[in-house]
Amino acid sequence: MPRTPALLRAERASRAAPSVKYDFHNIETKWQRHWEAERTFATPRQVDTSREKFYVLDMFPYPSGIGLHVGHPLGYIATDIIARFKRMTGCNVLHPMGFDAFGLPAEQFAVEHGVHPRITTERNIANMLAQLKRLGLSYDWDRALATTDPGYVRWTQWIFLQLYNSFLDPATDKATPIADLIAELESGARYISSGGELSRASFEGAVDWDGADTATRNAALSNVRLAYLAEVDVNWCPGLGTVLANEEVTNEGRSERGNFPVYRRPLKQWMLRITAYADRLERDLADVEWPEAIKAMQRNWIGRSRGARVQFELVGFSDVIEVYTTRPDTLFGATYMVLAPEHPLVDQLVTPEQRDQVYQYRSEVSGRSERDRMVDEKVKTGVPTGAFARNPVNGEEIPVWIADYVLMGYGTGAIMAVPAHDTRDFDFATQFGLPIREVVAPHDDVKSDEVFTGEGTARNSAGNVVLDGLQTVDAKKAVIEWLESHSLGRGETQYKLRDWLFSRQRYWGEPFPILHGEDGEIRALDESALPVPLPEMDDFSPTASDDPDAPPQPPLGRASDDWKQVEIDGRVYQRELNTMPNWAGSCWYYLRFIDPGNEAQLVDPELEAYWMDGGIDLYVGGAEHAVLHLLYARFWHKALFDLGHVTHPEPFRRLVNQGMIQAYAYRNERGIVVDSGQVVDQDGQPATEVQDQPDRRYSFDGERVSQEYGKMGKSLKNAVSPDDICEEYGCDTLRLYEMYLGPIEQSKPWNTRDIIGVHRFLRRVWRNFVDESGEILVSDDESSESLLRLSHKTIDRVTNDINRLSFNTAIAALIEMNSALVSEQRIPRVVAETFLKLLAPLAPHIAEELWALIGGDGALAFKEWPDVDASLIKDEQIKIAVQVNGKVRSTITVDVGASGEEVIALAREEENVARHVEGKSVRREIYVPGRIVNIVVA
RNA sequence: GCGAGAGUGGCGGAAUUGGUAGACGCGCUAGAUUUAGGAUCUAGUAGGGUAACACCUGUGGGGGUUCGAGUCCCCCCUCUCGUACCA
Repeated sequence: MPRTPALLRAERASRAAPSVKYDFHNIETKWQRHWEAERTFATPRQVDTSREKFYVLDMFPYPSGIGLHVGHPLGYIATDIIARFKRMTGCNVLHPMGFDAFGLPAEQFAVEHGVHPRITTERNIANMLAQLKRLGLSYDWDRALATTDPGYVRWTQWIFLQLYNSFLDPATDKATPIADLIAELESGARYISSGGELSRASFEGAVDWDGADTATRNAALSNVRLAYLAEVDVNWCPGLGTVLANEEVTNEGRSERGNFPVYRRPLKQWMLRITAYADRLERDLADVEWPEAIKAMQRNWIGRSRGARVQFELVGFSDVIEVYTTRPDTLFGATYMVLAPEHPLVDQLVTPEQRDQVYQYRSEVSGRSERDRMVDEKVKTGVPTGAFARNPVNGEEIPVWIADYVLMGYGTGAIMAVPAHDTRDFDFATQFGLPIREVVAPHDDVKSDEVFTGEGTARNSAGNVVLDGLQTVDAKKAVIEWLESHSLGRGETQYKLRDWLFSRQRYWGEPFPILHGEDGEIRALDESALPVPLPEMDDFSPTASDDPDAPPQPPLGRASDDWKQVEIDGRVYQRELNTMPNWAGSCWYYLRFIDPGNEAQLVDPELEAYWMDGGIDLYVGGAEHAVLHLLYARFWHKALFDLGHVTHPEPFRRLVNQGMIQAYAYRNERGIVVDSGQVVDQDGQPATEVQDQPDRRYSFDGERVSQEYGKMGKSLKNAVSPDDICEEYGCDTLRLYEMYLGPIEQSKPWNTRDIIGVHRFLRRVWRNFVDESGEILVSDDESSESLLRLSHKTIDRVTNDINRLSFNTAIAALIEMNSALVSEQRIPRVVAETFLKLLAPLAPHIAEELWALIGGDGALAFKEWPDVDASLIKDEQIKIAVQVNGKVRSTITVDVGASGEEVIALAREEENVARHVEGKSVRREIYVPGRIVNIVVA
């Protein structure tokens, strides 16, 4: 009796307990030690550049003391699979990892425990390194770096100096050394206007360089430097004792970290002129393969809008009010104006009768937090100033109000209000009984109750310029032209993006390479003075308080004079006491990975040109950095590009955001989150084992708890440690499980219970290759045609799947192939080798071990990825729908390669069709060359 | 409001360009093995219907294009994320 697959399987299962089983612990430690000892995945500094490169990068982690949970490695596993796959396809792969090690938590921990942040940081890095290594990730650890390394800080400071010593030349739209500008100014070729804007053409209001004193010159240069010190309204967070960037403040007006209140306050701080790059940062988004959501967030944040500046003459004053509008075509519909309450003109133009009311309103508004203002958008507040302005297009006198719906921080802090075509103005006008005048008619005649804010045909435009009948686009052009020719305004592009506040009152950050002279002189250090080290101190704590008016006190102010004071050429300077934000280090780490040991240069230009050609090929990380790291890094990269230090204008060609791992969490009756690991159901089963059963009751320490669902992490106490999973199932299982969960970009639930599925797969793989007695079940016989066909179909599927990062389907393909192998007594060598190669990127340890056991040649990690034999994977038969007079009569199955005549002959045999086909001419028409084609009987 | 994405079994999810919907896994049901539990193996598992087939209905809802729609087009509903008085 022949042994059927089922019988064979039953036979195997019934034998005694296997003596040689899948011992993942030993296998995994063995190979991880081997890779480490052999430095298997180290990419040499010089590689054969005739080969294709692949730079695959993870967003490097902050080394926190808590350690990783299973959500963290999701992206790391994905990039590791790609890295391993690309090595096997013959690419030079750069796959580095490092640590973003400056920042608040290390400092806070240091303050609480009195340990130097350097020590806690090093400890945390060591812990995290061990956790990462346990996952069998094929990083080139030789290139590992921490942003806190003095050798790294040096180049972060160096880049800051590049920014400080550059300006954006409006003629070329490129960062250019400021020395070039100075040289040109000295030769009288150019001027800097008093407004700080640089122009070759317009000398209006210019400061004459020759006639200016040093302070004026420096101030003028400061107005164009990409890094500059300025007194601006900043986000001051007394609770943290530091200022924060706009991107670090929530829309509730609190700090992203710690949730302390943040106040707007004028302070003198270091700024980076990211606004100079607003246009390019937006435009170049078109050239990168990023998720649409992230691009949209960046576009939104940059907030480019096209419009016009318009001047309104104040009645009875010599001053003008300047407004910004995106709808200059509605100028005739402006029936009043609104200034932001804190607008500087308010004091001058307010009439004596209105003064009390205006000042009272002002103090009310400034006392109100941002949040209160957003309670109900429809309710608008404001008061008239008593002043009037003149509409430039028709000379009409319209009242000037102040209201808090106009923000000082955008545009000019003043608007012309067109209630007929702007919902906010409409709400305001309705509330205060101000006139509404329609000046744009919709294209269609549909009348709606809503304000018409769309584009249409201009009307009611009697005045100094006539727009009636023009479409919105043309009307805008006409108005701008008229305004410009009468010097009453000009077309302008506005951005929501503000310059980047770049200093922090912290200890654990990069010191600025900047000195302050007694007379207010700012002196940038020479490159040779880098790195500027952090001073040794005992007390690194920030000065926090509840008082919004408390002055910022950088911890470095308490450093000894040895550090604080620097003497150069007999003059004593004070060091800059602020430090850089932790974003600084992450802005360029991907460049340093290319050449981490270089002491002479940021990165070797030739190596940079090779590895950064077209940008980083794959960058994987969380979406939370959309308008922080990802925007800052692009800005630095563009500046470095302009200055010739990098060869491609965008750092990250392809970006993928991994989803979050979610899990159930439990809260007791007092609303306190309890540790999910300790929660049991009514039968005493651990909650982690019985999820998806909504009718269960859960308890913690005898107390009833309610179930909820959310992001895995510390705050919900539902973290699962990868160490535990590796211990119980092995890291190959963990890797497969995390990838098997679903698409990488999607958020998905963690269910410890489901892990067994992929673990069973690996055990079956093992048993297919290794007999219970330890015998290797691979034969040198030729493979059967069907097995060969299956293995090539699997190659095809897995290759495509990995290429499009669809790891879950790749695993499914391997599971299917493995199930087919069960029925083989011995797997033909050619099939066995193919299978292990396909498995290698996903579950590298078991694949490598089996490769060695079957006597495979060399290291599997660098074996050539198998090619598909296309002739083996074609369909053998296709279905054909036979259509008669436009209706499908039947479907027939024919062999691939059958001739048209054969197909028609077959069709004739089909009863349904035959009588229609008899005696008629038959036309063969193939609609879709897929698995089903049609023949049409005319 | 605006912007982006998503709705498929009890659950996670498959289905390159329109071509046998539900791959693969979990769970569940039955059986084998086992002192028992666990583990392992076998079969089944969208819903309705049937002794079993046949058959019918099915990818949030409603229309449309097509020989053929989860996939393409139009309208609507729901959910998630981001953003918010940006003139």
